[in-house]
Amino acid sequence: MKKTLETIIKKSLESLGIKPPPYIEIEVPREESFGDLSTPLAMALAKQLKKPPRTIAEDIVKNIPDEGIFEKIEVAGPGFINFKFSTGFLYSSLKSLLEEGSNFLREDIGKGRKVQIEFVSANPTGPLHLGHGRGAAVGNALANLLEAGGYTVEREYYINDAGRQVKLLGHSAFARYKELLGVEYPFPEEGYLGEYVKDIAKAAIEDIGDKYKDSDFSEAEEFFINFSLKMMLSVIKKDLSDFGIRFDTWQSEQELYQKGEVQKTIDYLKGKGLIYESENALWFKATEFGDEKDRVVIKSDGEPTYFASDIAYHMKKIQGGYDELVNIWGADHHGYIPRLKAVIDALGYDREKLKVLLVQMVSLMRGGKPVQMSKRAGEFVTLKEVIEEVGADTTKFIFLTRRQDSHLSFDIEAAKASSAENPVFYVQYANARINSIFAHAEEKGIKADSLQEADLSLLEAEEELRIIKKLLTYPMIFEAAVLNHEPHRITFYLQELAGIFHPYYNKFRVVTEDRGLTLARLALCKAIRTVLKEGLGILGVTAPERM
RNA sequence: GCGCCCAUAGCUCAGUUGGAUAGAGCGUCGGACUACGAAUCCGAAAGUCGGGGGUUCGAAUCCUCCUGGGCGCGCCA
Repeated sequence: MKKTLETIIKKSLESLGIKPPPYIEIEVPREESFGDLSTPLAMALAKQLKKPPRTIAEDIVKNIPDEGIFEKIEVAGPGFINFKFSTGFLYSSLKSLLEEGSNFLREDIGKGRKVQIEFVSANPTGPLHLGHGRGAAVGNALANLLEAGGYTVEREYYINDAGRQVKLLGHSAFARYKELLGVEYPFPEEGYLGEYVKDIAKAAIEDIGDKYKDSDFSEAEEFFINFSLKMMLSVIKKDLSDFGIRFDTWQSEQELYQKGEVQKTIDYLKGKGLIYESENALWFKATEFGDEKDRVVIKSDGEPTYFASDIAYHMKKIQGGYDELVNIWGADHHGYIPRLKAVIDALGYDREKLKVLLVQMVSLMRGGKPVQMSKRAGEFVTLKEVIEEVGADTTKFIFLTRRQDSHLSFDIEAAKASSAENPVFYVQYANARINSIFAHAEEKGIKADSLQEADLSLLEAEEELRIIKKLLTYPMIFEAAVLNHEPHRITFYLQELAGIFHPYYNKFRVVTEDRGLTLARLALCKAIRTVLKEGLGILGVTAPERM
């Protein structure tokens, strides 16, 4: 719908000798009386052409040939051009939608460009919590979205399996191990206090018995670190797969060290004179690339910082031949962006290649009251618990019903309610309802494959035309969602679509004695279902046949 | 102290890269099941878009200051 209009407007501009701007703004006007689509183009051109906007608008309208696409074209207000499509155009578009399915709804924006999306990447030192879940839902939906938009997408999880934190995890597990075996042993300072560490210790006993009962940590270190890591990773992978999230690649930080990539990258920057020594440490000249201060890569004790491996990691990413790199981070890491962008710059690449999407914090509520979480005491609500209590679909949907950069308050009680308080069900129910209409139609002897002969022009009711138009605006929403990397736009669209389908269902009967009308309405239902399924698929939310 | 993000109906949030008279859901109040699923529908009430100033044909949207909240500012990750 939008594309058709865009082409027509461009042609009109060209025939007027006006060079069409690269982006022609076309929107669905707020008021239905303003038409189906509208453009403020004439107002935007007014300054450049030094003519009143309404005159420009009139000229553009005059140059649009009558090909039966529009019922009405009007110049309104300060210079809007409002287009109302003919029913003929709507029916033939609906027919295309029915025939082409997803192909009609998607647009090849990416043209095969390669995008890597790195998300979740939680430290393997504990189970995923709700905040990770939000990142997972957003990253997954974005990946689906870009894939549908013609990009080649790789989903990556970066595992911070090197350094002090994993050592601390191993040490904590070792302490619990000793404790379970009845040996007195001091718990490491700032160690991990969660229950899951005891589970690791128990599993360790099952695996190796009391082999390290009387050992020092130094003797058992390698085993406990590796054992804990392995176990935490499998827990994380399980949680993610229960949440319906998959990854293509799992990049290990340790591996970057083992393969010498960290050293190589530091050497490379050294060669460029961007690393210097001071106070026995090695520093990266981040300030040369817009960061607030220079950053340490090798500490004075000779140990690399987390930043060091991150440099190597992003070097590797950027040399991986991607056209775009997306990192999805919790908003608490925002201070990290400038130094990473500085790295990209320093490595000689375009810093715009790296796009960091910040996902805001999630505050957990229960019945309107905040649930306190204390990471220090090892008490936090895990993603797993929430999924078990409210379900994966609902959890994902709620995460995708907000812009990612706005704070989210997640109320478990509200999420559990299987009522209209829960927008997922509203959308899923529309799909399930359509399925049962088809089941009913089949009982009456109307087969779905006879829909091709449906005469769509029988869809004359105002509500039906409104639904058709809504369906035809899906590609616009989709395009905007892809370009802005904002999956939540799909979520809102789906709620709106369900929001006009349900009233329609209540007011009109699809399956009646009138076979022609029945076929036409079934075809409309089928189109609605196609769009619902397409959208839910992008969100990573299921579309159950029955609920 | 410096930096980033946020502030829209009682609550949770949208607002289409600056567009027309600011929207939805929940909640509240009142209604609808002997025909395709009531996880639904119909109706009603509800706003100084945090505040001031600026940019322009036009601002919830951009700039600036202020207020309030979140987060970050380590040779931690």
